[in-house]
Amino acid sequence: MQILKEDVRQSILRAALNEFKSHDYAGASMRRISAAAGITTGNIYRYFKNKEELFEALVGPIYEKIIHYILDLKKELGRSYAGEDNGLKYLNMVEETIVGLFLEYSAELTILMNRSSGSKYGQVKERMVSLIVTILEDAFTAGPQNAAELTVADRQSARMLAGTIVEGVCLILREHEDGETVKRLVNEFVFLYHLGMQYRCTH
Amino acid sequence: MQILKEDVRQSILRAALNEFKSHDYAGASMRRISAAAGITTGNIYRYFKNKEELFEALVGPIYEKIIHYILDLKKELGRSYAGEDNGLKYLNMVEETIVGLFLEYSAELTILMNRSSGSKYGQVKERMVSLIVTILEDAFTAGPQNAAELTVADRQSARMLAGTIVEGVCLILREHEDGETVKRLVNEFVFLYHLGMQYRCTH
Amino acid sequence: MQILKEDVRQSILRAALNEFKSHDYAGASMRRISAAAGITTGNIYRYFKNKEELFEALVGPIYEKIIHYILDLKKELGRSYAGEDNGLKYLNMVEETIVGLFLEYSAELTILMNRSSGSKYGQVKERMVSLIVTILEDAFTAGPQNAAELTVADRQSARMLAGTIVEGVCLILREHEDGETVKRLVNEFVFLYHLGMQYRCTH
Amino acid sequence: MQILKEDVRQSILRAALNEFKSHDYAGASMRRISAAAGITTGNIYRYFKNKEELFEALVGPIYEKIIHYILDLKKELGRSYAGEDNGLKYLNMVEETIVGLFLEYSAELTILMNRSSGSKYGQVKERMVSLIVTILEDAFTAGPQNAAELTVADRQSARMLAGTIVEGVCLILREHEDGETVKRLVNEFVFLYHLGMQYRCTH
DNA sequence: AATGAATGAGCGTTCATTCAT
DNA sequence: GATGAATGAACGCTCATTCAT
Repeated sequence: MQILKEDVRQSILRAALNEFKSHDYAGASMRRISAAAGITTGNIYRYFKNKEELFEALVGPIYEKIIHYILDLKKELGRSYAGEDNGLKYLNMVEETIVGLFLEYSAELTILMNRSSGSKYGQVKERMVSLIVTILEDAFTAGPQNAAELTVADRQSARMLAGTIVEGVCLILREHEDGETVKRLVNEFVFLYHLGMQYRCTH
Repeated sequence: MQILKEDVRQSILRAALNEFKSHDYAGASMRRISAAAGITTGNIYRYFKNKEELFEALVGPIYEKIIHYILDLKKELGRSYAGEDNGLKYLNMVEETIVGLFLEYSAELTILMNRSSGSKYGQVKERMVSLIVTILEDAFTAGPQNAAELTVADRQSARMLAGTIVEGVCLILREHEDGETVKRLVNEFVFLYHLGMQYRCTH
Repeated sequence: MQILKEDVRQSILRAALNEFKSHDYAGASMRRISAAAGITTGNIYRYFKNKEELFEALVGPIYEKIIHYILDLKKELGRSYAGEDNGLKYLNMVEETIVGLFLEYSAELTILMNRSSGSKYGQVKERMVSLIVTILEDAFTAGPQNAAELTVADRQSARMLAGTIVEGVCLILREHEDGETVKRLVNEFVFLYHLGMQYRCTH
Repeated sequence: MQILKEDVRQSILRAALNEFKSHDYAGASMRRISAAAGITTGNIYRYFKNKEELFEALVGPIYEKIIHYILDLKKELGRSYAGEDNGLKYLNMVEETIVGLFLEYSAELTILMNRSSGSKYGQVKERMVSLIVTILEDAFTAGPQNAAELTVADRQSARMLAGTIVEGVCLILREHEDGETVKRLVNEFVFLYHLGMQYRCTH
C-alpha cells in the first residue's frame, strides 16, 4: 500500500489547501494537514522543510504568476498609450490571464490574499495594491509619461481604487467556489470600476 | 515611578490595537501586548479580565454603534422609498454618523472587521454585509415591497457590492487619518457605487 | 533509546499516583508528574487528554468497582435481615470483594477518598459514607423496615461510624502492602466496630 | 476609621480561619483572606510575613497544646500503671484538656488535621498517630516497662487503632461545628475504642 | 500603617518540529 | 521512506509577594 512520493506530495498540498482555506497561516495545524493527507506528522517534513515552505509551495507560484501578469498588463497598457497597440489586446489579456488565473487557482489566491498574515506573504495585498496603483495612475494620465503631474488627491484616489479592487476580488474569492460565478462577479466588478474610471477621465 | 491607572489602561489598549492590527484574535499574544504596553504579563489582567474582554473593550462599543447606525440608515431609506422623506436627510446621516464613526475609530473597525475570527465578533463582517445587502436589495427594486423578485444572480451581486463597500471603506480608513481626505475618498467611493447602481438599474 | 508506549503510560500513572498521594487534585502539578515520569511536559498529553482524564484513569475504575461492591453488599444484607440467607455469605463477600479491592488498589483508593476535591470525584467520600450509613442504619434497627424511627443522634452516630470505617480502612491500606497483614487488620477493625455495634444495640 | 493593630491582626486570623476551613493550605488565597478581613492585599504582609507564617499563627499554638496534652496524658498513664495514681485522674484529664481543646479550637484543629498538606504541618497526623501509638502500646502491656515484648502484629494493631482514632476525630471535626455534638460523638467514639481495648486486653 | 499596582514564577495546555526506530 | 513518540517553547492565565506612594 506504498504511495509514491509525488502522490504523497500532492495529497499534502491538497490537505494544506483545505486547511489554509479555513485558518490563518498561524492558526493552521500541521497535524491536521498530515492527518487529512493520510500521512504521519513527521513524514510531512520529508516533503516540506517546515510550515513556511509548505505555505510557499502552495501560494508562491500563484504569487509569482499574478505579479508577472499584472506587470505584463502594465506593459501592454504602456504600448496601448503609445498607440502601438489597441485596447482590445489589453482586454483579451485580462480575460485570458488574470481571470483565467482566478478561475484555476481561486483557492490558492484566496489563501494568498486572506490567510497569509504571519507568513512571508503577509504584505502581499499591499504589494499588489501598489502595482495596481501604478497602472491606475497611468490610466488617469493616459500614459506613464505624464504620471508626474498627478495631484496628491489623484494619487490617493488611485490607491483607494486599487485597494478596493484587490479587496473586492478577495471577497468574491472568499465567498464563491464556483468558477462561473466568480467569473461573472469579477466581470461585474471590473465593469463597475471601468465605468467609474471612464467617468472620472471624462469629467 | 508609579504610572497612573488610566495611563496604563490606555497603553494596554494602544498596544492591543497594534497587536490586533497584525494578528487574528487567536494569534494575538497577551505577552506581546503587555510587553508593548511596558507592563508585565500578570498586570494586564488587573485591567482586563481576559483576552476576550480586552478585545471586547476595543471593538465592542464600536460594534454597537455601527450596527445601530446602519439600522437607522435603513429605516430612513424606507421612509425615503415611501416618499415620506427626501434623500437629503439620508445623505446627511451618512455624513454625520457613519463617516464620523469611521473617522474616529478606523483602527478598531479594521480589527472588528478583519481580525475577529475566533472571538464572539467572528461573524461581524457577515452581519454587517447582510445588513447592507438588504439595503441594496431594496435599492435594486426601488423599495422593500419588490425585493422578492430578485434573481439569485442579483442577490450575489448585492452581496458582492455590500462586501466591497464595507471592505473599501475599511481600506480607506486604514490608510488615511486626515478627516478631509477620508471624507473625499468615501464620497468618491460612494459615488462610484452609486454610478454602478444607476447603470445597473437602468440596463 | 525509545521507550515503549505502554511503559511510558505506566510510568506516568505511577508518577501521578505519587503526586496525588501528596497533593490535592488542584494542587498536583502536571509538570512534576511528567518530570517524575521521566518525560517532558508536552508528552504527557499524548497519553492523557488532560489532568482530569489522568486523574480519572487513576481512580475512575476503582470508584466504579467499589460503589458496585457496596451496593451488592447492601443487597445481600437485605436478604440476611429477611432471613433468606445467613450472615456467612455476607462475610465472604466482604472478604472476597471489598478487602480484595482494597488490597489491590489501596493507593488509588486513598487518592479517591482524600485528594479528589476539585475534580468530578470531589464528593466521593460523602457518597461512600452515605451508602455505608444506610447499611448501618439498617443494622441499628435490625432491618430497613424500622429505619424511620432513628433519632438525630443515632443518625449522627451512624454517619460517624461510617466515616471512620471508611477512613480506618483507607489508613490501613495506606500503611501496609502485605496482603495478610491488611486482612488481619481489617478483620480486627471490623471486629471492633462489630463489638461497638452489638453493645450499642443491646444498651 | 483607623483600626488598631491588634484588631486588624484578629480579623486577618478570623478570615484565614474561614478560608482554610474550605481550602487546602495550597488552595487558600491570600487575596480572599485580606478581602474578607477588610484590608488590602499588601497590608496582610505587615502582620504576617507570608502564607506559611499566617497558617502557623493559626494552627501552631493548637498544635503545641495538643502535643503537649497528649504527652501529659502519657505521663499520667505511666503513673497510673505504676500504681501511683488511679485511672480517674486520667479520665478527668481527657475530659478537661483534650475534649476541652477540641471544643474550643475545633476549627483550628480541623484545619491542622485536614488542610495542612503542603505546609510544614503536612506530617502532623503522622506525628500524632506515632504519639498515640506509644500510649496504646503501653496500654497493651499494662505499662511502658513491658513494651519491648510486643509482637509485630501488636504494633501494627496499635498503629491502626491510633490512626483510626485520629482520623475519626478529624472526621467528626470536619462535619460538626456544634460543640456539644462534637463532644458526644468524640465520647461515643472513645468509648468504642475503649471497649475494643478492654476486649483485646482480656482475651 | 496602609494602599493597590506591579512583578514574575508557575500553572495546564498546545503545537511545530525533531529523531530513534 | 515512513513512523509516531518526544521535545521544548509558547500560549492564556493565576497568585503569593513586593514596593513606590
